[in-house]
Amino acid sequence: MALQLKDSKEQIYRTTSQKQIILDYLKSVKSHPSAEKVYSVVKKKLPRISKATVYRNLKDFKKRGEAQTIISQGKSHFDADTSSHAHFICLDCNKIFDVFENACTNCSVIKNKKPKVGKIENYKINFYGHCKKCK
Amino acid sequence: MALQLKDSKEQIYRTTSQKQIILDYLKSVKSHPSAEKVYSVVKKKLPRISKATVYRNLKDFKKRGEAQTIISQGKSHFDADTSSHAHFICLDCNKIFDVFENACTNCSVIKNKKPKVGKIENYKINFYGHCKKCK
DNA sequence: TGATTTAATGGGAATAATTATTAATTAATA
DNA sequence: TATTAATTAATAATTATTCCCATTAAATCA
Repeated sequence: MALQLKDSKEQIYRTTSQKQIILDYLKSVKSHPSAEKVYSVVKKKLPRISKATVYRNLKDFKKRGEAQTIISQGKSHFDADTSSHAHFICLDCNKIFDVFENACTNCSVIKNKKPKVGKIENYKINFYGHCKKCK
Repeated sequence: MALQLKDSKEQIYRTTSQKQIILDYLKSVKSHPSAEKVYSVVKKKLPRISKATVYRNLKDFKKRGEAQTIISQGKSHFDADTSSHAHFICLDCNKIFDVFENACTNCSVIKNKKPKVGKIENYKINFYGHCKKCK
């Protein structure tokens, strides 16, 4: 007998050590690492892991709502903290910081989620400036 | 006699037809075109223009504050309207719309420009959702 | 537990956006 | 108009990311 219906559209989600180690690492840091950085760190625990596996899983985590991305320096950076918060990107050192202070949650557009052009599902706020260390 | 001091750090900014036609096009639309789109349109007026020239100038416009970018679909999209406004990106058709309605300008973080992590120079707000046409 | 099914991986090639290089061109100005 | 350096065209190089596919290994059940 089939393990699952042949005509089922949804795939079974399998847990693998690769997935778990990638996600564990992401959850353990607040540095917003790039895919390349995740790869180099995870490679220490799983020396045979493929770069494609890292990219594929990071993308999947995002789709599943287990991570979000911040684009900086021409590449994606990942954040496993999906709670509502903004990001601050330093124009000098390029580090990415979390901003939990009232990130516009009281603004009418965000509250209503319906600007003239459509209906908001989610949003991103990025601040650019000089971090404490750099200035 | 030298046209400018040899030890001067700053370059002279020269007006070229390429620059003007690219910027004129950008200012004439509110569609937030990608570099590739700008290239294909400008190419009609300047058939011999190089893709590198388009990319170089778009980048320069941004640096000089004559344009801003919105990253979507893995590439940069350009907007010559540098007034304070947010963007709405449709998750279905991927079109980018301007949102001029109260884009969080009253939020304390943005007003004070000083979250805990540093000093804000500028910021970007992107909304993601479904536009009028798509839903 | 072993067999079966198929999702996930590894490794490398492919793709796409952007940047670098450099010889030739041209805008600004004396 | 001649000079000088900024800009361009053309193309090669780079970089981040995705695709491809043979192999591996979760999940399930007999």
